[in-house]
Amino acid sequence: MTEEELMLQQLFDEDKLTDKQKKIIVAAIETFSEKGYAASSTSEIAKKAGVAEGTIFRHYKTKKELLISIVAPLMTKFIAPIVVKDFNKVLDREFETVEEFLRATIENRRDLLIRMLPVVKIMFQEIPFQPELREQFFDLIVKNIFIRVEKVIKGYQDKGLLIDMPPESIARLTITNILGFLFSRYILFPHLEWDDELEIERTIQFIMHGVGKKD
Amino acid sequence: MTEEELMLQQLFDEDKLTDKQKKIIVAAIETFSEKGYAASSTSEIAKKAGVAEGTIFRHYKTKKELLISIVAPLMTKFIAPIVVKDFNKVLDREFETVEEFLRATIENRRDLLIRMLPVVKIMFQEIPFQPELREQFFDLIVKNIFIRVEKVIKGYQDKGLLIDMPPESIARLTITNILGFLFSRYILFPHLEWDDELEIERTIQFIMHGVGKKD
DNA sequence: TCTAAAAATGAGTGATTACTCACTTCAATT
DNA sequence: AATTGAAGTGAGTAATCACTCATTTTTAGA
Repeated sequence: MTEEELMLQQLFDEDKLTDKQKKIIVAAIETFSEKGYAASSTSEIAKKAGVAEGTIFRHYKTKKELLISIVAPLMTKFIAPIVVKDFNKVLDREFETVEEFLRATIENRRDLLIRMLPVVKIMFQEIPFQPELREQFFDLIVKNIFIRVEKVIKGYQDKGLLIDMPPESIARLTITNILGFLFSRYILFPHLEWDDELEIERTIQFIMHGVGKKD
Repeated sequence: MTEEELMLQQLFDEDKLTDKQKKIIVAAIETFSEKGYAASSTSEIAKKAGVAEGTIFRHYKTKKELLISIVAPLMTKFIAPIVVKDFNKVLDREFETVEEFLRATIENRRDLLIRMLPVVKIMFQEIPFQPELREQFFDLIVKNIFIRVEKVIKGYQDKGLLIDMPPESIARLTITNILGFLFSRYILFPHLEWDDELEIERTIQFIMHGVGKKD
């Protein structure tokens, strides 16, 4: 929770927020993540934040605006760095093998994903019900990721390291496997004992077998 | 919707339910699926079912009992057939290749999955918040599926058709890919244009490359 | 056709909901 | 020290919530 707060401070200190405003955001994330958006009451969030309920509505016209104001900037500020930074880094570094590229991508951002899990959970919970979020998610993340991932894939295809399947399918299948692992691991069955390193390694191997070219 | 009702009648006709009880269940599924459990009101469900609100509470003590009574039997009666029937069928028929097995499994049950989508959506929405459902889901489905899938996998491994990765990992990765496709296709981005047959074929190919042994 | 149990009703319950607003406190500038 | 605008407050509001219960309607066996 302490690391997450640091993360949140970094995320929100551009606009100068008061202590109470930050507490509201932290409390809202915690509550939305635990109970879901609809089952969370503004009075509970206010209580948890140590703030009067009216204070919430001074800064956010509605409860939904509170939700959006949490999720939307995190989509641009948290997900975008994953896409842009890492993939630019990758494009700069030019890994020699796809395995290295996958391992770097997954491991590099796994801890961050774990720390941001409450927010990610909110995102996936609410996207099916909030059209605004769905559109934002699609425009900001899906399109961007796919465009960039496809470029990377084409690069490796040109080097003869990946099979000739259309890049968008390779992208979909690769992302499916990475997210599928994280989803099972941290959202569906977090109570099971997992050997993370081993499962990541197997996921990479599986992807590589699936789309890599044999020597 | 008509086919779904037939399906529901089959599912629930063991207990003799009145017309109104069936209408309540259908309306509850529709509402829960559209808005989520917490955002659905019993008055709305009653209205949609053409029934007095009191009638709901004659048959279900609480709103949560209504949810459980919908999801729980469907976990045993809908998911179990997929596992038991198809996999027994598979064990009886003994497909010669894993591809045929995968294709049969996916295509055979895809239409059913699509028709049951509202319920599946409810399941995945509420499992993170309802411990009862999560435990049931795990005991009834995950354990069962994995035990049976692992048997099938071992069979194919003995025949030299699958690589030597531990069966539970092959099971996890295979299921991840199938569910990952269905999740992207029908829950996250149903509004996109999809070439279903093509994507299924690619998913199968991907799985096969990932875990199949080369001739 | 009569009767008794089951099914269905809908007005009514207190609790909780998101949200408002008149008011107070705080912080910064002059 | 006075002023001012923003931040914060919390009692209050109408609406809605899940749920109850006395009553009526329907169903089914004798």
